[in-house]
Amino acid sequence: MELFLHDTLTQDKRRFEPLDPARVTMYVCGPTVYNYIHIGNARPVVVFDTLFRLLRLFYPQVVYARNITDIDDKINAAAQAEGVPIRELAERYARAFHEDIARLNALPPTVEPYATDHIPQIIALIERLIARGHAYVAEGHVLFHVPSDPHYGILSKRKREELIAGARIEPAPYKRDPADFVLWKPSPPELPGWDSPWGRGRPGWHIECTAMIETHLGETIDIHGGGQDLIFPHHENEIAQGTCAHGGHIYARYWVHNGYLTIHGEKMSKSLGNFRTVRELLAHTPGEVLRYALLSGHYRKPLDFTPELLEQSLHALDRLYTTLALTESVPSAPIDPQAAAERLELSPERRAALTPDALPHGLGAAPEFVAALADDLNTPQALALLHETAALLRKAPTPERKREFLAAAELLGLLTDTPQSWRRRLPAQGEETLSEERIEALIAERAAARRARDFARADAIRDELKRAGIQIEDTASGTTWRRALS
RNA sequence: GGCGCGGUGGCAGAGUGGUUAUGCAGAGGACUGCAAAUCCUUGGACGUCGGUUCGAUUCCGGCCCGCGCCUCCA
Repeated sequence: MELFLHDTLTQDKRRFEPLDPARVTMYVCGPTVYNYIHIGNARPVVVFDTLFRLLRLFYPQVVYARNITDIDDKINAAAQAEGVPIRELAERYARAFHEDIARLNALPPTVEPYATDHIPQIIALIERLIARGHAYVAEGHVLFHVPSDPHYGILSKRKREELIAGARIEPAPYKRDPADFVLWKPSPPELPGWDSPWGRGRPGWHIECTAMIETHLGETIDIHGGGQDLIFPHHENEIAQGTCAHGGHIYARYWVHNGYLTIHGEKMSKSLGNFRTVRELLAHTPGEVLRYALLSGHYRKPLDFTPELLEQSLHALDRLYTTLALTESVPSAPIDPQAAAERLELSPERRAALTPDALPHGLGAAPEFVAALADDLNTPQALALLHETAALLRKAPTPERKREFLAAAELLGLLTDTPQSWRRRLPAQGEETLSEERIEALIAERAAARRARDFARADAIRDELKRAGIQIEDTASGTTWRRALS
Protein backbone atom coordinates (compact mmCIF):
# COMPACT_ATOMS: atom_id res chain seq x y z
CA MET A 1 0.00 0.00 0.00
CA GLU A 2 1.21 3.49 -0.75
CA LEU A 3 1.05 6.58 1.37
CA PHE A 4 0.04 9.93 -0.08
CA LEU A 5 0.63 13.28 1.55
CA HIS A 6 -0.23 16.81 0.57
CA ASP A 7 2.91 18.90 0.28
CA THR A 8 2.61 22.63 0.91
CA LEU A 9 5.70 23.30 -1.18
CA THR A 10 4.37 21.70 -4.37
CA GLN A 11 0.73 22.34 -3.43
CA ASP A 12 -0.38 18.89 -4.41
CA LYS A 13 -0.89 15.42 -3.04
CA ARG A 14 2.05 13.19 -3.81
CA ARG A 15 3.14 9.66 -3.19
CA PHE A 16 5.31 9.60 -0.10
CA GLU A 17 8.79 8.35 -0.89
CA PRO A 18 11.24 8.75 1.96
CA LEU A 19 14.88 9.44 1.31
CA ASP A 20 15.77 6.28 3.20
CA PRO A 21 12.92 3.81 3.80
CA ALA A 22 15.01 2.22 6.53
CA ARG A 23 14.92 5.45 8.53
CA VAL A 24 12.05 7.86 8.02
CA THR A 25 12.43 11.27 9.63
CA MET A 26 9.74 13.70 10.74
CA TYR A 27 10.11 17.00 12.56
CA VAL A 28 7.14 18.85 14.00
CA CYS A 29 7.32 22.27 15.59
CA GLY A 30 6.42 21.97 19.24
CA PRO A 31 5.34 24.60 21.72
CA THR A 32 7.08 27.65 23.05
CA VAL A 33 6.58 27.07 26.74
CA TYR A 34 5.32 30.29 28.29
CA ASN A 35 1.78 29.29 29.20
CA TYR A 36 -0.72 26.43 28.89
CA ILE A 37 -1.37 25.18 25.38
CA HIS A 38 -4.80 25.82 23.88
CA ILE A 39 -6.85 23.32 21.93
CA GLY A 40 -5.62 24.85 18.67
CA ASN A 41 -2.06 24.02 19.67
CA ALA A 42 -3.23 20.48 20.37
CA ARG A 43 -4.35 19.95 16.78
CA PRO A 44 -0.88 19.40 15.29
CA VAL A 45 0.03 17.27 18.28
CA VAL A 46 -2.86 14.89 17.60
CA VAL A 47 -2.61 15.06 13.81
CA PHE A 48 1.09 14.27 13.69
CA ASP A 49 0.76 11.68 16.40
CA THR A 50 -1.68 9.90 14.10
CA LEU A 51 0.71 10.29 11.18
CA PHE A 52 3.51 8.93 13.38
CA ARG A 53 1.43 5.84 14.15
CA LEU A 54 0.71 5.34 10.47
CA LEU A 55 4.33 5.80 9.45
CA ARG A 56 5.43 3.22 12.00
CA LEU A 57 3.04 0.78 10.41
CA PHE A 58 4.65 1.37 7.01
CA TYR A 59 8.30 1.73 7.95
CA PRO A 60 10.52 -0.18 10.37
CA GLN A 61 12.16 2.92 11.85
CA VAL A 62 10.58 6.34 12.18
CA VAL A 63 12.44 9.10 13.96
CA TYR A 64 9.91 11.67 15.08
CA ALA A 65 11.29 14.83 16.65
CA ARG A 66 9.11 17.43 18.32
CA ASN A 67 10.95 20.28 19.90
CA ILE A 68 10.40 22.42 22.95
CA THR A 69 11.35 26.03 22.48
CA ASP A 70 12.46 27.22 25.89
CA ILE A 71 14.20 30.46 24.98
CA ASP A 72 12.10 33.27 23.61
CA ASP A 73 11.04 36.84 24.28
CA LYS A 74 7.57 35.76 25.34
CA ILE A 75 9.00 33.40 27.93
CA ASN A 76 11.12 36.21 29.28
CA ALA A 77 8.14 38.52 29.43
CA ALA A 78 5.91 35.95 31.13
CA ALA A 79 8.55 35.15 33.73
CA GLN A 80 9.07 38.80 34.45
CA ALA A 81 5.34 39.40 34.78
CA GLU A 82 5.09 36.58 37.27
CA GLY A 83 8.31 37.40 39.02
CA VAL A 84 9.70 33.89 38.71
CA PRO A 85 12.97 32.67 37.21
CA ILE A 86 12.75 32.12 33.46
CA ARG A 87 13.99 28.56 33.68
CA GLU A 88 11.35 27.71 36.27
CA LEU A 89 8.55 29.10 34.14
CA ALA A 90 9.69 27.23 31.05
CA GLU A 91 10.03 23.98 32.95
CA ARG A 92 6.61 24.37 34.50
CA TYR A 93 4.86 24.83 31.17
CA ALA A 94 6.87 22.12 29.47
CA ARG A 95 5.67 19.76 32.19
CA ALA A 96 2.08 20.98 31.81
CA PHE A 97 2.35 20.42 28.05
CA HIS A 98 3.38 16.82 28.60
CA GLU A 99 0.56 16.21 31.06
CA ASP A 100 -2.01 17.74 28.74
CA ILE A 101 -1.09 15.87 25.59
CA ALA A 102 -0.67 12.55 27.41
CA ARG A 103 -4.40 12.78 28.09
CA LEU A 104 -4.96 13.24 24.37
CA ASN A 105 -3.31 9.84 23.91
CA ALA A 106 -0.33 11.37 22.13
CA LEU A 107 2.64 9.03 22.07
CA PRO A 108 5.98 10.46 23.14
CA PRO A 109 8.04 11.46 20.10
CA THR A 110 11.27 9.65 19.43
CA VAL A 111 13.26 12.71 20.39
CA GLU A 112 12.19 15.88 22.11
CA PRO A 113 15.02 18.37 21.80
CA TYR A 114 15.14 21.59 23.81
CA ALA A 115 16.43 24.74 22.13
CA THR A 116 18.71 25.69 25.02
CA ASP A 117 20.47 22.33 24.82
CA HIS A 118 21.64 23.18 21.30
CA ILE A 119 23.35 26.53 21.65
CA PRO A 120 26.72 25.28 20.36
CA GLN A 121 25.05 23.78 17.29
CA ILE A 122 23.11 26.99 16.72
CA ILE A 123 26.28 29.07 16.93
CA ALA A 124 28.08 26.70 14.55
CA LEU A 125 25.19 26.91 12.10
CA ILE A 126 25.22 30.70 12.18
CA GLU A 127 28.98 30.75 11.65
CA ARG A 128 28.53 28.59 8.60
CA LEU A 129 25.90 30.96 7.21
CA ILE A 130 28.20 33.92 7.75
CA ALA A 131 31.09 32.08 6.07
CA ARG A 132 28.96 31.30 3.07
CA GLY A 133 27.87 34.89 2.73
CA HIS A 134 24.25 34.39 3.75
CA ALA A 135 24.45 36.20 7.08
CA TYR A 136 26.14 39.28 8.52
CA VAL A 137 26.83 40.88 11.86
CA ALA A 138 25.28 44.25 12.71
CA GLU A 139 25.17 45.95 16.09
CA GLY A 140 25.57 42.74 18.05
CA HIS A 141 22.95 40.99 15.92
CA VAL A 142 23.48 38.37 13.30
CA LEU A 143 21.01 38.58 10.45
CA PHE A 144 20.16 36.30 7.59
CA HIS A 145 20.43 38.22 4.35
CA VAL A 146 17.31 37.31 2.42
CA PRO A 147 18.48 38.59 -1.01
CA SER A 148 21.35 36.10 -0.78
CA ASP A 149 18.85 33.30 -1.25
CA PRO A 150 17.35 33.35 -4.76
CA HIS A 151 14.71 30.83 -3.74
CA TYR A 152 13.38 32.79 -0.80
CA GLY A 153 9.56 32.68 -0.79
CA ILE A 154 9.36 29.24 -2.36
CA LEU A 155 7.22 27.75 0.40
CA SER A 156 4.83 30.57 1.14
CA LYS A 157 4.64 31.71 -2.51
CA ARG A 158 5.68 35.21 -1.68
CA LYS A 159 7.98 37.61 -3.37
CA ARG A 160 10.48 39.48 -1.25
CA GLU A 161 9.34 42.80 -2.71
CA GLU A 162 5.75 42.11 -1.81
CA LEU A 163 6.70 41.19 1.70
CA ILE A 164 8.50 44.45 2.13
CA ALA A 165 5.63 46.40 0.59
CA GLY A 166 3.10 44.76 2.87
CA ALA A 167 5.19 44.97 6.04
CA ARG A 168 3.34 46.14 9.10
CA ILE A 169 6.35 47.16 11.11
CA GLU A 170 9.30 49.42 10.49
CA PRO A 171 12.44 47.47 9.65
CA ALA A 172 15.25 47.79 12.17
CA PRO A 173 17.82 50.33 10.97
CA TYR A 174 20.72 47.88 11.09
CA LYS A 175 19.14 45.57 8.50
CA ARG A 176 20.76 45.59 5.09
CA ASP A 177 17.46 44.51 3.60
CA PRO A 178 14.05 45.03 5.16
CA ALA A 179 13.28 41.31 4.77
CA ASP A 180 16.36 40.14 6.67
CA PHE A 181 15.64 38.25 9.84
CA VAL A 182 17.51 37.74 13.08
CA LEU A 183 19.60 34.64 13.73
CA TRP A 184 21.23 35.88 16.92
CA LYS A 185 20.45 38.87 19.07
CA PRO A 186 22.19 40.44 22.05
CA SER A 187 20.90 39.71 25.52
CA PRO A 188 21.05 42.18 28.42
CA PRO A 189 22.61 40.90 31.66
CA GLU A 190 19.26 40.24 33.37
CA LEU A 191 18.06 37.93 30.58
CA PRO A 192 19.30 34.47 29.61
CA GLY A 193 22.25 34.59 27.28
CA TRP A 194 25.19 32.62 26.00
CA ASP A 195 28.66 33.67 24.99
CA SER A 196 29.15 33.72 21.26
CA PRO A 197 31.59 35.16 18.72
CA TRP A 198 29.21 38.14 18.56
CA GLY A 199 28.97 38.73 22.30
CA ARG A 200 26.53 37.50 24.90
CA GLY A 201 23.18 36.80 23.31
CA ARG A 202 20.47 34.36 22.40
CA PRO A 203 19.18 32.69 19.26
CA GLY A 204 16.47 34.23 17.08
CA TRP A 205 13.17 32.49 16.55
CA HIS A 206 13.82 30.23 13.55
CA ILE A 207 17.38 29.05 13.87
CA GLU A 208 16.83 26.59 16.73
CA CYS A 209 14.62 24.32 14.65
CA THR A 210 17.17 24.10 11.86
CA ALA A 211 19.95 23.34 14.34
CA MET A 212 17.92 20.63 16.06
CA ILE A 213 16.86 19.06 12.79
CA GLU A 214 20.46 18.91 11.64
CA THR A 215 21.60 17.48 14.97
CA HIS A 216 18.98 14.79 15.40
CA LEU A 217 17.64 14.00 11.95
CA GLY A 218 20.17 15.12 9.36
CA GLU A 219 20.45 17.71 6.59
CA THR A 220 17.43 16.46 4.68
CA ILE A 221 14.33 15.25 6.49
CA ASP A 222 11.33 13.50 5.03
CA ILE A 223 8.48 15.36 6.69
CA HIS A 224 8.35 18.77 8.32
CA GLY A 225 5.09 19.51 10.02
CA GLY A 226 3.25 22.21 11.92
CA GLY A 227 0.31 24.57 11.83
CA GLN A 228 -0.46 26.63 8.76
CA ASP A 229 0.47 29.81 10.56
CA LEU A 230 4.07 28.61 10.62
CA ILE A 231 4.36 28.58 6.83
CA PHE A 232 5.35 32.18 6.95
CA PRO A 233 7.68 33.33 8.29
CA HIS A 234 8.90 30.41 10.39
CA HIS A 235 9.17 27.62 7.86
CA GLU A 236 10.07 29.92 4.99
CA ASN A 237 13.02 31.15 7.03
CA GLU A 238 13.94 27.63 8.04
CA ILE A 239 14.15 26.55 4.42
CA ALA A 240 16.24 29.60 3.59
CA GLN A 241 18.78 29.17 6.39
CA GLY A 242 18.78 25.38 6.22
CA THR A 243 19.22 25.13 2.49
CA CYS A 244 21.86 27.85 2.42
CA ALA A 245 23.78 26.24 5.28
CA HIS A 246 23.65 22.84 3.65
CA GLY A 247 24.96 23.88 0.29
CA GLY A 248 21.60 23.68 -1.43
CA HIS A 249 20.52 20.24 -0.27
CA ILE A 250 16.79 19.76 0.06
CA TYR A 251 15.72 20.72 3.57
CA ALA A 252 12.46 18.79 3.86
CA ARG A 253 10.94 16.50 1.26
CA TYR A 254 7.32 17.00 2.34
CA TRP A 255 5.83 19.99 4.11
CA VAL A 256 2.67 19.07 5.96
CA HIS A 257 0.56 21.79 7.58
CA ASN A 258 -2.62 21.48 9.56
CA GLY A 259 -5.45 23.99 9.27
CA TYR A 260 -6.69 26.21 12.05
CA LEU A 261 -9.13 25.58 14.76
CA THR A 262 -11.76 28.29 14.68
CA ILE A 263 -14.26 29.72 17.12
CA HIS A 264 -17.40 31.07 15.47
CA GLY A 265 -15.52 30.83 12.18
CA GLU A 266 -12.58 32.89 13.39
CA LYS A 267 -9.10 31.58 13.95
CA MET A 268 -8.38 30.60 17.52
CA SER A 269 -5.28 32.42 18.59
CA LYS A 270 -3.51 33.73 21.57
CA SER A 271 -3.55 37.26 20.25
CA LEU A 272 -7.31 37.27 19.69
CA GLY A 273 -7.85 35.83 23.14
CA ASN A 274 -10.58 33.49 21.88
CA PHE A 275 -8.81 30.32 22.90
CA ARG A 276 -9.67 27.52 25.31
CA THR A 277 -6.79 25.82 27.05
CA VAL A 278 -6.55 22.06 26.90
CA ARG A 279 -6.25 22.13 30.66
CA GLU A 280 -9.61 23.77 31.26
CA LEU A 281 -11.30 21.57 28.68
CA LEU A 282 -9.92 18.45 30.35
CA ALA A 283 -11.57 19.49 33.58
CA HIS A 284 -14.95 18.49 32.19
CA THR A 285 -14.22 16.57 28.98
CA PRO A 286 -12.33 13.28 28.63
CA GLY A 287 -9.12 13.77 26.70
CA GLU A 288 -10.15 11.11 24.27
CA VAL A 289 -13.22 13.14 23.33
CA LEU A 290 -10.96 16.07 22.51
CA ARG A 291 -8.84 13.76 20.38
CA TYR A 292 -11.91 12.41 18.60
CA ALA A 293 -13.11 15.96 17.93
CA LEU A 294 -9.74 16.95 16.47
CA LEU A 295 -9.73 13.89 14.21
CA SER A 296 -13.34 14.35 13.11
CA GLY A 297 -12.31 16.86 10.47
CA HIS A 298 -9.64 16.57 7.81
CA TYR A 299 -6.38 18.01 9.12
CA ARG A 300 -5.95 20.57 6.35
CA LYS A 301 -9.41 22.07 6.74
CA PRO A 302 -10.51 24.56 9.32
CA LEU A 303 -12.34 22.95 12.21
CA ASP A 304 -14.85 25.00 14.15
CA PHE A 305 -14.51 24.22 17.80
CA THR A 306 -17.93 24.36 19.43
CA PRO A 307 -19.73 22.78 22.39
CA GLU A 308 -21.81 20.85 19.83
CA LEU A 309 -18.67 19.36 18.31
CA LEU A 310 -17.62 18.11 21.73
CA GLU A 311 -21.05 16.74 22.51
CA GLN A 312 -21.26 14.91 19.18
CA SER A 313 -17.76 13.55 19.67
CA LEU A 314 -18.69 12.36 23.14
CA HIS A 315 -21.77 10.55 21.85
CA ALA A 316 -19.96 9.02 18.89
CA LEU A 317 -17.10 7.79 21.04
CA ASP A 318 -19.57 6.41 23.56
CA ARG A 319 -21.13 4.33 20.81
CA LEU A 320 -17.73 2.81 20.13
CA TYR A 321 -17.25 2.04 23.80
CA THR A 322 -20.72 0.52 23.94
CA THR A 323 -19.68 -1.72 21.07
CA LEU A 324 -16.69 -2.76 23.12
CA ALA A 325 -18.90 -3.48 26.13
CA LEU A 326 -21.39 -5.50 24.06
CA THR A 327 -18.68 -7.66 22.52
CA GLU A 328 -16.54 -8.23 25.56
CA SER A 329 -16.90 -11.98 25.32
CA VAL A 330 -15.77 -11.98 21.71
CA PRO A 331 -12.07 -12.74 21.50
CA SER A 332 -9.86 -10.77 19.18
CA ALA A 333 -8.36 -12.95 16.49
CA PRO A 334 -4.61 -13.26 16.94
CA ILE A 335 -2.48 -11.32 14.51
CA ASP A 336 -0.30 -13.28 12.15
CA PRO A 337 2.23 -10.55 11.33
CA GLN A 338 3.15 -11.81 7.90
CA ALA A 339 -0.45 -12.46 6.87
CA ALA A 340 -1.44 -9.01 8.13
CA ALA A 341 1.46 -7.39 6.28
CA GLU A 342 0.38 -9.26 3.18
CA ARG A 343 -3.17 -7.94 3.46
CA LEU A 344 -1.93 -4.39 3.93
CA GLU A 345 0.57 -4.81 1.11
CA LEU A 346 3.44 -3.59 3.24
CA SER A 347 6.84 -3.42 1.61
CA PRO A 348 9.16 -6.43 1.76
CA GLU A 349 11.56 -4.38 3.90
CA ARG A 350 8.84 -3.64 6.37
CA ARG A 351 7.76 -7.26 6.48
CA ALA A 352 11.28 -8.41 7.10
CA ALA A 353 11.54 -6.14 10.12
CA LEU A 354 8.29 -7.29 11.76
CA THR A 355 8.88 -9.16 14.97
CA PRO A 356 6.05 -10.78 16.91
CA ASP A 357 6.98 -9.02 20.15
CA ALA A 358 6.89 -5.49 18.72
CA LEU A 359 4.01 -5.17 16.30
CA PRO A 360 3.05 -1.69 15.12
CA HIS A 361 -0.31 -0.09 15.79
CA GLY A 362 -2.93 -0.97 13.24
CA LEU A 363 -1.31 -4.08 11.84
CA GLY A 364 -4.56 -5.98 12.32
CA ALA A 365 -6.72 -3.29 10.73
CA ALA A 366 -8.69 -3.71 7.52
CA PRO A 367 -6.88 -2.59 4.35
CA GLU A 368 -9.58 -0.08 3.45
CA PHE A 369 -9.25 1.53 6.86
CA VAL A 370 -5.49 1.90 6.51
CA ALA A 371 -6.00 3.11 2.95
CA ALA A 372 -8.19 5.95 4.22
CA LEU A 373 -5.43 7.14 6.50
CA ALA A 374 -2.80 6.56 3.83
CA ASP A 375 -4.77 8.94 1.60
CA ASP A 376 -3.38 12.13 3.10
CA LEU A 377 -4.58 11.17 6.56
CA ASN A 378 -8.30 11.14 5.84
CA THR A 379 -9.37 10.70 9.44
CA PRO A 380 -13.07 11.50 8.88
CA GLN A 381 -13.20 8.66 6.37
CA ALA A 382 -11.29 6.43 8.76
CA LEU A 383 -13.74 7.22 11.56
CA ALA A 384 -16.66 6.42 9.26
CA LEU A 385 -15.10 3.03 8.52
CA LEU A 386 -14.47 2.48 12.21
CA HIS A 387 -18.15 3.05 12.89
CA GLU A 388 -19.12 0.70 10.09
CA THR A 389 -16.86 -1.97 11.53
CA ALA A 390 -18.43 -1.34 14.94
CA ALA A 391 -21.93 -1.79 13.53
CA LEU A 392 -20.93 -5.05 11.86
CA LEU A 393 -19.29 -6.22 15.04
CA ARG A 394 -22.42 -5.56 17.10
CA LYS A 395 -24.63 -7.36 14.61
CA ALA A 396 -22.41 -10.29 13.69
CA PRO A 397 -19.46 -10.55 16.04
CA THR A 398 -16.44 -12.49 14.85
CA PRO A 399 -12.88 -12.55 16.21
CA GLU A 400 -11.60 -11.14 12.93
CA ARG A 401 -13.91 -8.14 13.12
CA LYS A 402 -13.01 -7.62 16.74
CA ARG A 403 -9.36 -7.56 15.80
CA GLU A 404 -9.99 -5.13 12.95
CA PHE A 405 -12.01 -2.87 15.20
CA LEU A 406 -9.41 -2.77 17.95
CA ALA A 407 -6.52 -2.35 15.55
CA ALA A 408 -8.23 0.50 13.72
CA ALA A 409 -8.98 2.27 16.99
CA GLU A 410 -5.40 1.78 18.08
CA LEU A 411 -4.08 3.37 14.93
CA LEU A 412 -6.21 6.43 15.68
CA GLY A 413 -5.20 6.47 19.33
CA LEU A 414 -8.77 5.81 20.48
CA LEU A 415 -10.45 3.29 22.81
CA THR A 416 -7.53 3.18 25.18
CA ASP A 417 -9.82 2.87 28.21
CA THR A 418 -11.95 -0.08 29.26
CA PRO A 419 -15.67 0.38 28.59
CA GLN A 420 -16.45 -0.02 32.29
CA SER A 421 -14.08 2.68 33.32
CA TRP A 422 -15.15 4.92 30.44
CA ARG A 423 -18.83 4.66 31.32
CA ARG A 424 -18.29 5.32 34.98
CA ARG A 425 -15.72 8.04 34.73
CA LEU A 426 -17.66 10.32 32.43
CA PRO A 427 -18.31 13.78 33.82
CA ALA A 428 -21.17 13.77 36.31
CA GLN A 429 -24.40 15.12 34.82
CA GLY A 430 -26.80 14.85 37.76
CA GLU A 431 -27.78 17.35 40.40
CA GLU A 432 -26.36 15.24 43.18
CA THR A 433 -23.59 12.71 43.47
CA LEU A 434 -23.90 9.18 44.82
CA SER A 435 -21.11 6.92 45.93
CA GLU A 436 -20.61 3.69 44.03
CA GLU A 437 -21.67 1.79 47.17
CA ARG A 438 -24.90 3.77 47.31
CA ILE A 439 -25.51 3.15 43.61
CA GLU A 440 -25.00 -0.59 44.02
CA ALA A 441 -27.28 -0.62 47.06
CA LEU A 442 -30.05 1.17 45.18
CA ILE A 443 -29.71 -1.23 42.26
CA ALA A 444 -29.99 -4.19 44.63
CA GLU A 445 -33.08 -2.64 46.21
CA ARG A 446 -34.60 -2.07 42.80
CA ALA A 447 -33.90 -5.67 41.81
CA ALA A 448 -35.74 -6.85 44.93
CA ALA A 449 -38.67 -4.56 44.15
CA ARG A 450 -38.82 -5.88 40.58
CA ARG A 451 -38.81 -9.46 41.81
CA ALA A 452 -41.73 -8.52 44.05
CA ARG A 453 -43.38 -6.91 40.99
CA ASP A 454 -43.38 -3.62 42.84
CA PHE A 455 -42.67 -1.62 39.70
CA ALA A 456 -43.67 1.68 41.22
CA ARG A 457 -40.89 1.30 43.76
CA ALA A 458 -38.44 0.02 41.14
CA ASP A 459 -39.12 2.99 38.86
CA ALA A 460 -38.83 5.41 41.75
CA ILE A 461 -35.36 4.10 42.42
CA ARG A 462 -34.45 4.37 38.76
CA ASP A 463 -35.66 7.95 38.72
CA GLU A 464 -33.64 8.73 41.79
CA LEU A 465 -30.54 7.37 40.12
CA LYS A 466 -31.39 9.27 36.97
CA ARG A 467 -31.45 12.50 38.91
CA ALA A 468 -27.96 11.69 40.09
CA GLY A 469 -26.86 11.23 36.49
CA ILE A 470 -26.79 7.45 36.72
CA GLN A 471 -28.32 5.47 33.88
CA ILE A 472 -29.52 1.91 34.52
CA GLU A 473 -29.30 -0.79 31.90
CA ASP A 474 -31.00 -4.14 32.41
CA THR A 475 -29.18 -6.83 30.50
CA ALA A 476 -29.52 -10.58 30.30
CA SER A 477 -26.70 -10.94 32.77
CA GLY A 478 -28.09 -8.44 35.26
CA THR A 479 -28.35 -4.73 35.78
CA THR A 480 -25.43 -2.44 35.05
CA TRP A 481 -25.07 1.28 35.53
CA ARG A 482 -23.19 4.05 33.89
CA ARG A 483 -22.91 7.79 33.97
CA ALA A 484 -25.50 9.28 31.67
CA LEU A 485 -24.46 11.38 28.72
CA SER A 486 -25.58 14.97 28.57
C1' G B 1 -3.37 44.90 -3.18
C1' G B 2 -0.56 39.88 -3.37
C1' C B 3 -0.92 34.71 -2.05
C1' G B 4 -3.96 30.76 -0.18
C1' C B 5 -8.34 27.98 1.80
C1' G B 6 -13.48 26.95 2.07
C1' G B 7 -19.13 27.10 1.06
C1' U B 8 -22.60 19.36 1.17
C1' G B 9 -29.19 17.38 4.62
C1' G B 10 -31.17 20.10 11.76
C1' C B 11 -25.58 19.76 13.26
C1' A B 12 -20.57 17.75 12.20
C1' G B 13 -18.24 15.86 7.98
C1' A B 14 -16.20 12.38 3.76
C1' G B 15 -16.83 11.43 -1.23
C1' U B 16 -18.27 10.86 -6.29
C1' G B 17 -19.44 12.44 -13.95
C1' G B 18 -24.96 8.42 -13.52
C1' U B 19 -26.47 3.46 -7.95
C1' U B 20 -29.20 8.62 -1.27
C1' A B 21 -20.78 7.67 3.08
C1' U B 22 -20.45 7.97 8.43
C1' G B 23 -21.58 9.99 13.24
C1' C B 24 -24.86 13.02 16.27
C1' A B 25 -29.87 14.70 16.46
C1' G B 26 -35.32 13.57 14.63
C1' A B 27 -39.57 10.14 13.24
C1' G B 28 -41.93 5.11 13.16
C1' G B 29 -41.42 -0.02 14.64
C1' A B 30 -39.19 -4.50 17.35
C1' C B 31 -37.41 -5.94 22.19
C1' U B 32 -38.69 -4.46 27.51
C1' G B 33 -43.44 -4.60 33.22
C1' C B 34 -41.86 0.56 31.76
C1' A B 35 -37.14 2.36 30.42
C1' A B 36 -32.00 2.21 28.78
C1' A B 37 -28.92 -0.33 25.34
C1' U B 38 -29.39 -2.86 20.74
C1' C B 39 -31.82 -4.04 16.08
C1' C B 40 -35.14 -2.74 11.77
C1' U B 41 -37.32 1.17 8.82
C1' U B 42 -37.28 6.31 7.63
C1' G B 43 -37.44 11.92 6.10
C1' G B 44 -33.73 15.42 4.63
C1' A B 45 -27.97 17.82 0.65
C1' C B 46 -24.48 19.37 -2.45
C1' G B 47 -23.64 28.77 -2.29
C1' U B 48 -25.11 31.18 -7.16
C1' C B 49 -25.25 31.99 -12.56
C1' G B 50 -23.55 30.07 -17.02
C1' G B 51 -20.60 26.31 -20.00
C1' U B 52 -18.96 21.18 -21.37
C1' U B 53 -21.81 16.47 -21.32
C1' C B 54 -26.81 11.80 -22.99
C1' G B 55 -26.25 13.14 -17.72
C1' A B 56 -22.75 17.69 -12.89
C1' U B 57 -23.06 18.14 -6.20
C1' U B 58 -18.63 16.15 -8.86
C1' C B 59 -15.07 19.12 -14.66
C1' C B 60 -14.48 24.53 -16.60
C1' G B 61 -15.57 29.91 -16.14
C1' G B 62 -17.93 34.26 -13.86
C1' C B 63 -20.25 35.94 -9.43
C1' C B 64 -21.69 36.04 -4.16
C1' C B 65 -20.41 34.84 0.83
C1' G B 66 -16.96 33.35 4.75
C1' C B 67 -11.93 32.65 6.52
C1' G B 68 -6.55 32.88 6.73
C1' C B 69 -1.39 34.71 5.83
C1' C B 70 1.60 39.07 4.18
C1' U B 71 7.67 39.12 9.85
C1' C B 72 3.58 37.42 17.90
C1' C B 73 0.72 32.80 16.70
C1' A B 74 -0.18 25.43 15.95
